[in-house]
Amino acid sequence: MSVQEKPRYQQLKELIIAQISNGELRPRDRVPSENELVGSTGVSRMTANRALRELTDEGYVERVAGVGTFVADLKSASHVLEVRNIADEIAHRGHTHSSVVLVRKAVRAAATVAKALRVEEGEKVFHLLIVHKENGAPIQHENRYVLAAFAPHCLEQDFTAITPSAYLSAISPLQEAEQVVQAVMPDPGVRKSLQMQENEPCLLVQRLTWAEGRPVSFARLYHPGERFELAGRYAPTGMRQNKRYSMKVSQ
Amino acid sequence: MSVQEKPRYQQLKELIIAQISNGELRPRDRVPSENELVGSTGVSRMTANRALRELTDEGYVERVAGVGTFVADLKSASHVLEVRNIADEIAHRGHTHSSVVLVRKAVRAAATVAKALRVEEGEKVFHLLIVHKENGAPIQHENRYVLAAFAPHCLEQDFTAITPSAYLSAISPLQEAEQVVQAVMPDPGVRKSLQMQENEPCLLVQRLTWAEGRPVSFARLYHPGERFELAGRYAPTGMRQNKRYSMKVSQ
DNA sequence: TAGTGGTCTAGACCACAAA
DNA sequence: TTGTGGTCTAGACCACTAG
Repeated sequence: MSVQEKPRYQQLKELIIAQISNGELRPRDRVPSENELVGSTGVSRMTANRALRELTDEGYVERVAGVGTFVADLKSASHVLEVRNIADEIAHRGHTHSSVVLVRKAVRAAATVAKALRVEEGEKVFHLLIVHKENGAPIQHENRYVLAAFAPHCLEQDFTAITPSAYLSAISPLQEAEQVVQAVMPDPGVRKSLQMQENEPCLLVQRLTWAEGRPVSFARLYHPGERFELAGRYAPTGMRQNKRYSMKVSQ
Repeated sequence: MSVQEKPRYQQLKELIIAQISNGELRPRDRVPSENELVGSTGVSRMTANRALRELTDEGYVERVAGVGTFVADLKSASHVLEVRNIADEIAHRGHTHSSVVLVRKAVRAAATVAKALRVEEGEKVFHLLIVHKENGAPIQHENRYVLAAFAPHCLEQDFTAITPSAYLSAISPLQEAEQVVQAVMPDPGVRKSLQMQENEPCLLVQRLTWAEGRPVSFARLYHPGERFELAGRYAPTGMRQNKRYSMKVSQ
């Protein structure tokens, strides 16, 4: 391999991606087998295997042992959004994050919270109510419940220094989450704390966070419709990791 | 390898993931090198390499040639949403998709459209205005502009049979997209076509679709706040592909 | 210089599917 | 039976980093 040349498996991948892209290879078409690639390109089988395996991981092709490799049905475009930790997002924009902790106390889970967290009513939970600000302007109203059994030291944290989301990640790194995004009208309390106009809608993110196989936290995150938007960029996971995400504030 | 045993590289991956998960390995900790894994587990170096390389792809570790492998900084939880083709989503729920095409004509790009598509004002574009229904109830108001040069036969399509999104994917399989989600109040026209109440907000998805390296379509997708939500589940790309996504309609 | 990751090879054995 | 993908090995060469 001469100087500065791309790896062979990468060249193979790009060759096949190009053929898919320009229509030479259509969905469900057969892609050359590993042995055929060995014969036609002179690479070893392990190298051909790596190229095809990575194309599989990236969704370009599908492989069936004993049968062959085929161009994947290009699933009708699906577009991705990523919701990140609010403080990170603000920092990433070079702005200043600050927050006001309105509520931080232990309570017994009411019916709705217990149902969301899938515990018995009356289970001990911590209730947090925090308003996050970007350069002083309120941008997120966080209403969160945390399973006390999961984060016993939760109330001792300084949530103006670390967001609950970051704190929970620190406790248990490998989390899962379910979330729902909706457009809603805020109730008066939310509207007031976000300094919103009458008749201005909220972008509401409801998130259930899982750790160690069970729900550990439920949060309702309200964002002012006028000042907040959720943005994402999606590319079909090409040769490079070419996904970028961002959350933006208009103005 | 006896019957039904997992591949060695997979066992290695799960071993290391477990150590990260339970705190034995903390972010920035050094992970055993390939040669150390060869010595301690008896696998070949290629097998150790595959395990560590896949852990890198999945974001668990970071590798620096000449230095070593280290547990990745677990980025404060980022949660993913995927927006799919509306017709697919409805079909996936077992419901019936139908649509009404209100506008389907060629126009000259006005200033805002030209700017979004990054073409000159006056460029020929196709304007589509379609209301999508789920079991007869309006669920999406699609206001789309398509670059005529990209999809010359666009106006000949029957968009009650194939959505514009699916049609564009069919023309050019490898697309990219940028999109922004907001909560907004609909203007009277949108409110009427979605049969919404006064004072009900919309979830607005604005999407710019790229193909062949340039923007080819710009769409504003309005959804009624009361009947529509965007849902997603995120798991840290574990051993299996364990991402699932869905879009749901409340009620 | 010794250790690291990045790549590549030329074999090998296996389970599986199709003819 | 032949070909497929799935895995694994035991070497190898390279560029890079650190002591």
